[in-house]
Amino acid sequence: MEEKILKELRGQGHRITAVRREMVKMLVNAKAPLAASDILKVLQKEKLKANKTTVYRELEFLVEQNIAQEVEFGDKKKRYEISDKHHHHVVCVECKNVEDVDLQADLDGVEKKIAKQKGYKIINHSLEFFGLCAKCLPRSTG
Amino acid sequence: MEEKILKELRGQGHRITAVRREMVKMLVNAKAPLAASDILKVLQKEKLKANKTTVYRELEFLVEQNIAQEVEFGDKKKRYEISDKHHHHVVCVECKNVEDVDLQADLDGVEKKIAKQKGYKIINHSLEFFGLCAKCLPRSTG
DNA sequence: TTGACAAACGCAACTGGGTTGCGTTAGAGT
DNA sequence: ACTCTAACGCAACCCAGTTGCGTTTGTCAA
Repeated sequence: MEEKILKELRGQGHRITAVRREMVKMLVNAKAPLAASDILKVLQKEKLKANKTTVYRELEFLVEQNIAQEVEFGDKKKRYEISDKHHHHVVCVECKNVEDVDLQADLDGVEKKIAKQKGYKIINHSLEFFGLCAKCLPRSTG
Repeated sequence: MEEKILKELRGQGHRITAVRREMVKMLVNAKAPLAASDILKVLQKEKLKANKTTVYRELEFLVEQNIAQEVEFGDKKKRYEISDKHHHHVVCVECKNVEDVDLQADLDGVEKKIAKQKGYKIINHSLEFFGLCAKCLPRSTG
């Protein structure tokens, strides 16, 4: 997956730099969407010590190339994940654990309904669920 | 609506100040969710010239009191609306116009499904649609 | 009506995510 | 190896939101 992405980028005339390679790798292997700050922290450790400007610009680039996509968890930092298939998330408000759920089938009808009722052409949407995971639920009040 | 809210707050021992009254009024009458900056701007004009700290603190208070609720449109500023009934939004990416849609019925089943599949207790969710409204659609490329 | 208490306020300084301008470095084709 | 420019690093900046602390002002009870 990682090599395929890099190869395709190179085929389109883009350069494969150390930071780019590492960021694509991180995103491919991430089990939850990553914020710029997460990426920066790891890059520091990997002794790549990339500049934050570079990280933001690379994320912008990867979104333009449709390799990554933004996800909002409502905590004022944008997160990014590989955009192989659109899906949704369940976030535990306690431990911040994130799991994927695919509800596209459930939403197709909804989008059509809106298009018809409101005359909108829907381009995309954001759908995230917040709750308590099986581990945190027993520990919480209520 | 506005008076009912203020009365209830006073009943609970909270004070009715000029800023509070004005902000509740704005939220009640708003046709789309308001950002702190929107509120600040209007308050200045109303010669109340409230401080931004006050506005942020009042919004926090209103959310705690379950009078207002946060909405995220993914543009890095939080927006607020009266929380009389939970609903969802369609945002035009061109003119930023916002319309309400109520899809709670469509989501009830989905939340149950997640609870069962993942063991999560869902507390809330965010669902916003982005697209082109009937006015902007003809003007846009495609 | 006035005095007292604390909720609410204002100000200034700060935080943190994200951006901009500009000069420098280093992939990759020739 | 040479060159061109994509990608980079740095510093300064922007803006939404926060914090600490001293001041004001609703509200209630004397």
